[in-house]
Amino acid sequence: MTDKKYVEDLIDQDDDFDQWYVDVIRKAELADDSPVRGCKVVRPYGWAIWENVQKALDWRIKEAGVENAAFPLFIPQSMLAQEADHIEGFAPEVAWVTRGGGKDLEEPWAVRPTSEAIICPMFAQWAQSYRDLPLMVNQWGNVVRWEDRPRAFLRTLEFYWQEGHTAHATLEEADARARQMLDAYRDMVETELAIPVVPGRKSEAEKFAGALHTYTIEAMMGGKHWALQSGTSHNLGDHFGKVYGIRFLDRDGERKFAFNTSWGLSHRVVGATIMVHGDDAGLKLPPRIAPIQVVIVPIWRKEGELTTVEEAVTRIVERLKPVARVKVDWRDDRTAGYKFNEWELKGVPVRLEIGPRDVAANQVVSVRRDTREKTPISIDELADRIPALLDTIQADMFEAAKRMLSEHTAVVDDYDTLAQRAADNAGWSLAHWCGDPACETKVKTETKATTRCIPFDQAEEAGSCVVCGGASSGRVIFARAY
RNA sequence: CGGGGAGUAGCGCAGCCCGGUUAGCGCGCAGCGUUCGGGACGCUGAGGUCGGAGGUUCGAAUCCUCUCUCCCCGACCA
Repeated sequence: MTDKKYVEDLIDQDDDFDQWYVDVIRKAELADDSPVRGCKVVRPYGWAIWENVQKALDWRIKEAGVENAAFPLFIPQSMLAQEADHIEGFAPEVAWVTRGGGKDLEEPWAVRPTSEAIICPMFAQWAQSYRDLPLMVNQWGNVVRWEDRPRAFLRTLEFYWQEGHTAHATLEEADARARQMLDAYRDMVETELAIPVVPGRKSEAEKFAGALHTYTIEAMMGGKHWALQSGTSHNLGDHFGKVYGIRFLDRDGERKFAFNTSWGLSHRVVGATIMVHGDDAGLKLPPRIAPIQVVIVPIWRKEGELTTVEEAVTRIVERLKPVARVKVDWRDDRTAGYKFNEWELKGVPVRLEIGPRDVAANQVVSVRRDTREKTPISIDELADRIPALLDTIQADMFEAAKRMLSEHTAVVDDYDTLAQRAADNAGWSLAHWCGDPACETKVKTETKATTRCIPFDQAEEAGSCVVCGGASSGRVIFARAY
């Protein structure tokens, strides 16, 4: 290694974490700027990560009894406008189509910012009796929200997500469903992305426009230790049932309005994965969602060596293909060292180096991306050792992320400390809050930290609000957020 | 939408203040040769509407006006 600067080099995370994020996305070929302001192109390598997330979440959604479906991209203005809080909350972010077929539309169509307004009217048609409930559908798609400050994956005008929608006979059932789906998100994000999250409830100020309650999983990013809302699930009460006329005849003979939920998780979790695990060398992908889990770098000098190595690599690939996503880097116009750096930048969890010396010893040298630990592995044992190694890396990455979360979360009992922690990017603060939106606003205005959630998992504890000193029965997370 | 920074070859930049002939450099890219276990080297070569539009001028990457995009901060955002 020289101290020469190459274009592939990244700025160090500690020097400028936001710039590191921008650089690593471009250099690892996850996404690129597009000619459309605020919209990014997701490149194949980035999309492959999202596809793995989709697979991992899709089966969990189906397991929960929800079926996939597809609803229109457009929503007529009058339909969108029916739920007052909902439209008020989304109004500034909605993109409108006013022309089509060569003429002005009689009524503008919104490009969906979310699909309650098109799905609920369909639910109204499908629900007649309590026997028709619950109605549970999910759609994978894109939505548009006119954001003014785009960041790749985290906030773009158009983004990719899934949105699930359900209708229930009782509020209790709806609430349980909202909580159940949030837990599916928690499980997916923790298990597949190796990102620990804190599940909880949003404050009134932070909840979804039109929701009774919003539940969220909050994850801590690396670098500045800001929070990222990584999935939300809403108990919509009967607000949408009432305005969209989702009525059913209950078993007691009464005609009632249905209770709804909606829940979404977007490709911003790809951004979370980048920020939680990445380091100065680039991405560090959790094996379970890494598009390439094992990259094999053959090493040879002369023709004869190439033949020998080739033969061994063929055997290795045969053994690994059934148990891992493998790629062999046969490029002969790159040195081995170059390839090492490039695949580390791209975050491939395991690299196998194999040269003539290894072939002679019937082994490969395996190198972990997360620790750079090098271990020789007998070719005969690869089919057993590699899956085990991937599991170990996945587990270790999760543990490392949990450590970061706990090391940068502090119980805080006074306002000055809270403000100082926010100013220092020290991490999350668990503090008492009386529940008054005015206190929440004061913190936000003065420190830029917002309430991220009221964690489900906490002991009852009497205390006094860090802002006004008023009575509080539990703590909330205050943190700066992306 | 407000404040700041930046757009010159695929990437990173110099040139601009003080206009002047063929617009440079490093990396990358193509060909050939030597190399190859942590970002190799030599030779030859290709590659540019200087973000875009308009203006000033004999002459504009350079000066003026407008505009687009990206990055950061703020406001706003479930």
